[in-house]
Amino acid sequence: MDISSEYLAHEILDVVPIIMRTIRREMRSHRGPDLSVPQYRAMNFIRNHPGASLSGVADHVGLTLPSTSKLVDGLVGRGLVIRQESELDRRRVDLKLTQQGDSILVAAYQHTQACLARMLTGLSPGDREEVIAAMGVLRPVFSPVTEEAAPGEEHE
Amino acid sequence: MDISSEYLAHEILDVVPIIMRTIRREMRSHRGPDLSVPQYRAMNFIRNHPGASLSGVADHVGLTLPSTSKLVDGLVGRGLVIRQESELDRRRVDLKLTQQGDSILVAAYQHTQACLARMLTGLSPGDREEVIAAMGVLRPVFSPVTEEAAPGEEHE
DNA sequence: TATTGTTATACTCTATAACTATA
DNA sequence: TATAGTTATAGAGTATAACAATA
Repeated sequence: MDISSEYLAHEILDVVPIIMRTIRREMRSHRGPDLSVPQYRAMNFIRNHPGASLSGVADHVGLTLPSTSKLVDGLVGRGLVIRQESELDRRRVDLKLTQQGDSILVAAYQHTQACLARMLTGLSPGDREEVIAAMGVLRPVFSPVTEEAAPGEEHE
Repeated sequence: MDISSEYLAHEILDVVPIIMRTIRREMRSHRGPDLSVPQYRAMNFIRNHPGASLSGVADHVGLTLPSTSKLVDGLVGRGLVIRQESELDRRRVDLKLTQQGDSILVAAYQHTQACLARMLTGLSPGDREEVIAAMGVLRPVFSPVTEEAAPGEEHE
């Protein structure tokens, strides 16, 4: 009764997207209607990399520099991000979240966690241990080596 | 040593998006560069609901009817989808994948499954059982009641 | 000369409004 | 009159090209 890697992959491909759909829906419901997905992703990156450059954000969200510049314009205009000239290299801009920007991300995360927790209330102690164990097994398999995890990682 | 629902939710929120990032990246790499995300999602829906109406696709991908009409135009123009007038109600259009459209989705799925399987080769028999068990626990928790699962479900 | 970022312009995507055809 | 879908027009978002400022 060996379990093949192919069957494992099949099960993961079956279940993970289903879970992700709930995560996305709940994140989205608290993102506010006026915040696009790329803007939300940019804010998450800035949250995990305070003082990030515009190029860093552009790389992460996968947009060109001009597009990212305009995207950040919108976030600055709404008071969610601070853009200030770097001290060391005056070509660069340092990006940080405002407290309001941070609050939006934290609230979205907490809302989603609470929603998932409610859905999981029916699980037995044995089921819970199984899930925790599996997450512990899968985390190192899929963790990118270059990046640290953080509360506001990718959800879109 | 009870495991709280909140902690469970936290672990899932930590690991599932990390796995999803790999799934998305691999799916995308075989989607072909000329197929947008909404088009890809529309094709998956049509694959799982052969003969679907335009309205059904629009509901699923979350676009308006006019936008979906144009989106399907592109898929029909590239020979990936067949659009034909319904026999029963001549206002409706029945949508189906062409064999080529189907092949693209199948290839993307198989490529992704193979990639994940390679990443999972290092897991011990015990780890594998743990993961399979956890997927079995989580599937009914997050499965939508109205929809059946299928090979080409959501990946974007 | 190379790098960081912005401005100018064009194109794609999506939405709202108006319309056609069928029920 | 209501419903399924298309066509017309307008507004976001994104890309490429050209530019300004700094290293």
